[in-house]
Amino acid sequence: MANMHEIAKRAGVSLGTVSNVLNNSAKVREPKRTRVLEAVQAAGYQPSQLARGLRRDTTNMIGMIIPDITNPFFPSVVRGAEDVAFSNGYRLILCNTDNDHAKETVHLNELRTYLPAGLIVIPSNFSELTAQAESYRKAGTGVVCIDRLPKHWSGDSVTADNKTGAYNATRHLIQLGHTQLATITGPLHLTNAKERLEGFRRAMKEAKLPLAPEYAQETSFDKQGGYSKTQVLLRLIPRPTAIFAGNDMIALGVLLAVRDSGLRCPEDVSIIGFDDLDLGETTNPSLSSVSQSGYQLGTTAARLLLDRRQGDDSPAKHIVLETLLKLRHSVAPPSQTFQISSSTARRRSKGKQAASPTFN
Amino acid sequence: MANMHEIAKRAGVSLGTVSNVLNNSAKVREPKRTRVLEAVQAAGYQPSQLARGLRRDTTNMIGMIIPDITNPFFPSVVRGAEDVAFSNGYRLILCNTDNDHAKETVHLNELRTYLPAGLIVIPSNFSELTAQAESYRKAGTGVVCIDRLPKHWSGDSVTADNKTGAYNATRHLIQLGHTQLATITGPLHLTNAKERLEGFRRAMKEAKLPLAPEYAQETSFDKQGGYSKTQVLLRLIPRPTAIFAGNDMIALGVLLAVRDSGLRCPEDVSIIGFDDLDLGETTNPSLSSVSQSGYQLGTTAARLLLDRRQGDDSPAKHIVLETLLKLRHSVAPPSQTFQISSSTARRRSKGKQAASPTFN
DNA sequence: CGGCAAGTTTGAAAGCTTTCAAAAAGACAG
DNA sequence: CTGTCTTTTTGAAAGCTTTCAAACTTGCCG
Repeated sequence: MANMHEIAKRAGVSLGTVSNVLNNSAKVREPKRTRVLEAVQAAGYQPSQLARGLRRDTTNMIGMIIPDITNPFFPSVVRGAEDVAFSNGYRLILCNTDNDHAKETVHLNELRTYLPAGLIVIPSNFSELTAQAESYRKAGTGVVCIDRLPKHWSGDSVTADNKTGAYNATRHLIQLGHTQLATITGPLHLTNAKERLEGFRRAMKEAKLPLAPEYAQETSFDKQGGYSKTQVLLRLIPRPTAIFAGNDMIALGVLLAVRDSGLRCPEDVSIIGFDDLDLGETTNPSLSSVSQSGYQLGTTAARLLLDRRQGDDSPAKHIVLETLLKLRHSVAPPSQTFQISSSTARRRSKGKQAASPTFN
Repeated sequence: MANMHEIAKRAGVSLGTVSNVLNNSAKVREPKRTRVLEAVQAAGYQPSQLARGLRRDTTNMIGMIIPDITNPFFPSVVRGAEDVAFSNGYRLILCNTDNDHAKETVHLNELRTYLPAGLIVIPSNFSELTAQAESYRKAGTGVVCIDRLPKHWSGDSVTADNKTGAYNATRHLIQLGHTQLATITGPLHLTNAKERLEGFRRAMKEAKLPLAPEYAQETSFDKQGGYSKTQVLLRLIPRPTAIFAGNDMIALGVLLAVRDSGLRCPEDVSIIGFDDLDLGETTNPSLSSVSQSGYQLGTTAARLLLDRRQGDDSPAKHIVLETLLKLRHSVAPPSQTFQISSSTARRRSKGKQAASPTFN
């Protein structure tokens, strides 16, 4: 590839002039200006981002660290970030951590040596981001934390309003007449899982409904977790008539477990998830869910990063995005007791993991 | 951040020696060797990838260009590529093209200036990759094309065995007794869509089943396309009893349209998709599909790229990955004519878009 | 037309690494 | 202990850009 020297020679100007034209860093008078532009055109020249980054002490790359692009919630987050980044001339380096903080650390250490414009991070389990980010901060590189926060995080962040979302979902179930509610949360060391549980709790408390500890089960944010914890919940007496799941993957597991137990959703068990993934629309019944926009999470974080880069040095921002309760077919008022009993009895014989309901 | 000079000073050696230790590029005798390593440890030094890339004329970055990470087939491809890349010390720059070849060109031009180790590309619609890749080839940078190929591509590629996959799916439907088959293909300028149609055709031909042109509809690879083309198909006389969809997103649209027409899947219409996305498992009925491993597509491409980098300069490779027909609940033998008629008649009244079936 | 201020242009230096020719050190034989 | 050969070590140069002090032009006024 051609380099700047060549352009300078072709246009009959100095190196500095070429740079000035390319970056608008100083006025260049007319005859030369176009000569440079023409030479650039003719040679199909594009400046080396490496050399530029080295000299400027920063590149146009944004490091994006996420647990796993394969988890259906994250692609839209990444896409949101990429869209804003791209349209401002920035590019994304994608790093998966698998929620492993060791892997996260490797990425954090190496990314630094690319002199990135900034970092957008969904912290791993037990992330040490707070400590690591220190050296980025010192170098003037922005780090925005999204979706959930590591311990003691005090920098910029963008998260969903998990608490209110969970509160609204729970309240809706209560308003429908449910009194036997249960929840299956994600790992409670994750702030988003914890906040959702808090929202659930608040709604229960406000309605003066008791919440025995075994009605709040903790598991990983996936289908298997949802499935096995639902089996536990369905064996409880009294059996819950509504389950609020920590996210849609869990909710999916709940749905499958309910079905496999010979119960029906929503007649026997109402379900609400969180995230509003596409796959929730096509299940049967379709999943109600607390909708949060992953895309917006991504765009907001990227925008925040770029603002910082333009010199915004106001104190740390904590942006909280609204959620929206999306009602589909997985919720209904609780059935009358005898209705439940007859329907379960009829279908229970087929289920492989029949619950042991008692009716009192 | 510390730089090499500092390490050299701390260890009391020269710049070259530090470099030699760090890269094992020459033997360094014992006292100095450990002194360098200790200094590196102490300073937490990590070499600047920018400077290194500039000097070496190549970086450890792999450009990954895909249409849209938000499309549920692609995340696993990306993940596969990232896993192989990461474990070999490479990183991924992710670029979405939205199938727009102009955007693709922007990425291709800019990525070059990062001196990437290679490129993995799922070409956009009407991609000009073949021409663009020329300059990469000249610079000795590998470019691997996956999933589908641009016009006149002669470089390395990894694709699924679309033809055989489609052939097997179609044959299965035929063996079940279906004689009224239809297909909804993706955009036929895409090689994968075209190959799938060819496989479908071959199975039809072998079974001596006629295929009127209106029974092969072309659309985009998405739910909407599948939905609207299904509406067209269901109005045909005779109405198809089985539809082979160009991918699972289309198949999902087919399923919805069938349902909305007051018909049942699989009793009235059998459906097979392609890709075997997760969301196909949770629909009702669950979707049968030709399974291809996006993850493997990604890992294979990355591995190929790394092999090239190690000096493998054998002629262009065209790796074709096997597919597997995954049967779920969306396929069944065709019902008897009168059975169809009674069931449709019963349910049709509820559908908003009733088909006009005739029975002959 | 000379002088001066303001506006342009220049080119060396810097940013951090790798590479490689040359110098230094070490090993060994005589 | 010297000379020769081999192995290590050194440090300047190169890779490509941006930056900035200095040199040069231009325009204007008297």
